Amino acid sequence: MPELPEVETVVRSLREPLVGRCVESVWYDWAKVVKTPSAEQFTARLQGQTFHAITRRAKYIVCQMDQDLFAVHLKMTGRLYVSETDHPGDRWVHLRVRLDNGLHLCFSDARRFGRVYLINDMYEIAPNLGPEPLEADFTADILRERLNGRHRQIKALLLDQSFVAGVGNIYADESLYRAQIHPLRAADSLNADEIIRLHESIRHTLELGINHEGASINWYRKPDGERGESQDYFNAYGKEGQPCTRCGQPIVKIRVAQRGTHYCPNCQPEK
DNA sequence: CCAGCCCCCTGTCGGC
DNA sequence: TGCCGACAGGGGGCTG
Repeated sequence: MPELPEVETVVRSLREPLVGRCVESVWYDWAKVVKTPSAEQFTARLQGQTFHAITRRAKYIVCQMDQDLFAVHLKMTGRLYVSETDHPGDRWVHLRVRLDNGLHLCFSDARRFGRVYLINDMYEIAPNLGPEPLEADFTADILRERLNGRHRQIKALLLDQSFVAGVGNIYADESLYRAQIHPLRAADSLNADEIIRLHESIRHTLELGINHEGASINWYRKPDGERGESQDYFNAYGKEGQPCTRCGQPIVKIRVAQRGTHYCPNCQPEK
């Protein structure tokens, strides 16, 4: 569900309601929602800490507290939002943090893949994250260096968070479509021009996603409950059988790295 | 290093 | 209408 643009949208909307607030208490109905430390320790330690900053690293939401980092990964169907009531009418809320102004930070997740963490450093839970694709230091040269010697399918590599952080299934397809690169191409077979195009495309599609406040295909909603609009601007993802916006040929769907993969066989040639 | 599978879970949708 | 398999935006782990 949420990829970099959706997580970034959540982070931006949570800053105003959370920064400066103190945790009064923590409620959960399913201990496994807390990945580390134990749910009991998590609750005890988080209580009394104040939110100082809300940031994003890869697809993690990272809250800087007094002593710890409070991190959240939404995985496929997770949602994180502030509610004015402790009964938001959401049957999938598994963790609630009561704030000192009476509001609640709710973590909701239908599929229960999402997790929360209380740590000192992101390295504890994600030691091998790749570069942030929207940072200035993610240059085309860096991308070329990282592709060098990698023989994996380029789509599988884009999904690998140790290669580049934050790209998921949707934006991988959209990036390869825009760069006109077939998803099954070997990563080390891209020529200099294709690498420059891919670099520009990754950044462009992610920034566009953020500007449209994320994509709401199914579960994702902005913290205010509204749908993002990024999905209205997709060219490949979910467009199977529909005419390519560039050439008119039907978009094809295949499976790559066990994920549905959409591309234009005419604009993204196999070789 | 890499492809392929399984698993963690639940909801939705299309086919029969 | 009802059942059933396939599939879903993520990621960790194992095998060969």
